[in-house]
Amino acid sequence: MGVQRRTKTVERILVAFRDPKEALSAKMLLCRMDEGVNKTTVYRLLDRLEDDGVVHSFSGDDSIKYYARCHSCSDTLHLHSHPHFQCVSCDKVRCLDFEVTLDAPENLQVMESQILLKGHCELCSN
Amino acid sequence: MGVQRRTKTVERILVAFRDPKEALSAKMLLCRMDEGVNKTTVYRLLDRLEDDGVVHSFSGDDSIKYYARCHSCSDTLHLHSHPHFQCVSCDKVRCLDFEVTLDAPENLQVMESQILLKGHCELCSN
DNA sequence: AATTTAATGCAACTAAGTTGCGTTTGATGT
DNA sequence: ACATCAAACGCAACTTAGTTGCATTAAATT
Ligand SMILES: [Zn+2]
Ligand SMILES: [Zn+2]
Ligand SMILES: [Zn+2]
Ligand SMILES: [Zn+2]
Repeated sequence: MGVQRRTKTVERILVAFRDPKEALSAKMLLCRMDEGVNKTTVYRLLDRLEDDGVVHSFSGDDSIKYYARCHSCSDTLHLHSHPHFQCVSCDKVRCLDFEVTLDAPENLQVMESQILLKGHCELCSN
Repeated sequence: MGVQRRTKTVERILVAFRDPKEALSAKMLLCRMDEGVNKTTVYRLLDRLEDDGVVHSFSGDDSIKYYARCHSCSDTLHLHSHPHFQCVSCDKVRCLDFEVTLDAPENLQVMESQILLKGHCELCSN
């Protein structure tokens, strides 16, 4: 079950996710809120917010779980087939805008696809 | 630097990778070779074999690192833009054959793309 | 204000992967 | 066949992401 109560920590996490494209790991969130938030709470809230369709998650190239805001998801329907980008230089991760459709082999029943691009972001290109 | 000596453990790992499409985690490899191989050795060999272009790696949806054999890679040139598939039912992971080209935004300098499809494999579809 | 239960903090834990170091072993030369 | 040397190995200890159990705190509702 998702978030039931508007606690201070929920508010603070939502503030941390104000950039609609930026993806954050639990550790990044903890750093960003430093004073007095427990890591267990952050992990649990991220789970609940994902249940509610407020954020979605994916695994980065570093095998760390990243979260970003959802835009057209609810607790009943999740739909985010957009790719993500991870900068190898500044380590920033974010959602990309374009949708991707892949034609997988017919014998596979594909439920979800995760696409992660790695490279240098516009700020780190030079 | 890569593998320099044809040790027994190297041979055994290569045997474990005999299926050209199957992807394995370090743990899976350890289970498959059970008697008397140390996990540190497996992790180190996988690193070295990847350096040599013998295997490539990617992060599964479970945030575990998977390895599979390379087909047209050397220690100087690595090229594998093919997608991978992870079965949510039997947990098998493997390389898919088709290549994917994505048109990423121009301001991003993309170096690599990882595409992971999740779903039911042909054996688990019913 | 009293009650109820979601949410929190803490400590202890699991699991993937890494590091340092002393020992073993494969390759090379004599 | 033997000596030598570094690659490869095993082990223990460590790091880090994420989880779990439980007692305490604090929203929401009456
Ligand atoms: Zn960058
Ligand atoms: Zn996204
Ligand atoms: Zn399957
Ligand atoms: Zn592959």
